[in-house]
Amino acid sequence: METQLLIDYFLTYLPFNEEEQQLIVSKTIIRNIKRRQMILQEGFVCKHYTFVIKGCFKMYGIDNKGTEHNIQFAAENDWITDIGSFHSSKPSKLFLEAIEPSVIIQIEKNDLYFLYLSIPKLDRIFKVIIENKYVELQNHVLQNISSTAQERYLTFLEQYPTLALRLPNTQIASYLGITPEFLSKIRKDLATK
Amino acid sequence: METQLLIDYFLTYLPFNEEEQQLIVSKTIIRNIKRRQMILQEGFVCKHYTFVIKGCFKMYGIDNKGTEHNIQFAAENDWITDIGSFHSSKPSKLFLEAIEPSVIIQIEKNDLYFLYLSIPKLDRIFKVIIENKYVELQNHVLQNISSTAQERYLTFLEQYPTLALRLPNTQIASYLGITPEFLSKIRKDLATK
DNA sequence: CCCTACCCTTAAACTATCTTAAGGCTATTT
DNA sequence: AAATAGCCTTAAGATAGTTTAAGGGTAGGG
Repeated sequence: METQLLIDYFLTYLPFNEEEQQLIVSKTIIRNIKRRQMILQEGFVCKHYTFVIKGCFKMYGIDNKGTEHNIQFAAENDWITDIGSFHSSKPSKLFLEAIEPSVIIQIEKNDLYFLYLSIPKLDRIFKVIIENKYVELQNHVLQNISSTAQERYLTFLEQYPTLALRLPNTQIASYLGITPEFLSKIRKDLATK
Repeated sequence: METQLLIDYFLTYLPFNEEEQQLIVSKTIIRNIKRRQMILQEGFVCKHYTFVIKGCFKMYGIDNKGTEHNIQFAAENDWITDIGSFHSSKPSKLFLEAIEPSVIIQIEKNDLYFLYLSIPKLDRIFKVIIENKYVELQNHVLQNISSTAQERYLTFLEQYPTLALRLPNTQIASYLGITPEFLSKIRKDLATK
């Protein structure tokens, strides 16, 4: 059963007894998501923490010209959620959309809060998870303000090699903050070098 | 005593009894930091979580041309730490430097880990602190890839009005990912509009 | 299995931002 | 109080990245 994959994931952090595992499983929802299906849209409150079992998602915002800007991808064994909207219950400004047919496990806010109270070590695990995501994001910010588009692209390939193969270049360009046309030029320059 | 300010800060999240407060206080170090003094340099391991009581700090990286790039500021009641280096004990790629004469409270890694074990609700508090910082950083990333320099500057003024008054424009430019000369032009354009 | 929608590339003209250089102003340090 | 280092501005020339337009290739959904 897919839920076991989430338990296995938690077990890589800390041990959980049978009862605790049961409790976690009882609060999870498994969903199959089609390609291009959205699990969060701008203007709606983000109701779930989402764990990716299979497939791949993008998180993006849309600017006033209608252009999408990816700020995050999430594939197998990763979390994706608009944390701000989730905790504040305010409408999100972001979209969460499947890039591939996917399977996810979701936990609702009330259930997650209940789990935090029932199993305090989950506080610690999610603290560590978010610390790791924070470090990743901080590197991304530094890259964005200090490197050229070509350098950012090369770093992306190095840092997310499998993702780079799965994703269309348009999506990578959006993540790097450049146009697909310019990414195409960068790739040509790198190839002919 | 300055340490009380840290306790007060924790108390805004959750209650702590006398004994718990004593324990926290016993693990803190108070330091006075001069303007331009560094509390972390590239190549060194980040040994402390740092809480700002008074003053202001910048976190930055230096690129291969020798240019500084600010990725974060921290003023009163804010935390500043290279979380990645702190937890992994690997050398940092970042600098932490006082922009004003400052007073800080620091907690060493072993002491913080001890506090997490002794007072589990600290796990929860730091989870929330980092979630909030994560949201802030995520907005910053979205801004960086989707807005012009002028838009980013206006957003910065709106979002950090007091910081904007305290900081020299060179530091703001570095945070926005542009040159001071170009920020000067933006300010002129806005003024003559 | 075909059709449509998406994806990738190229290139030319345009725009945002950087670089360099120089002058004056302000605030710390000695 | 003088000296020095940092800060802010202006402007001209250079470069990185965008826009528009157009053609061909590929894949997934009906």
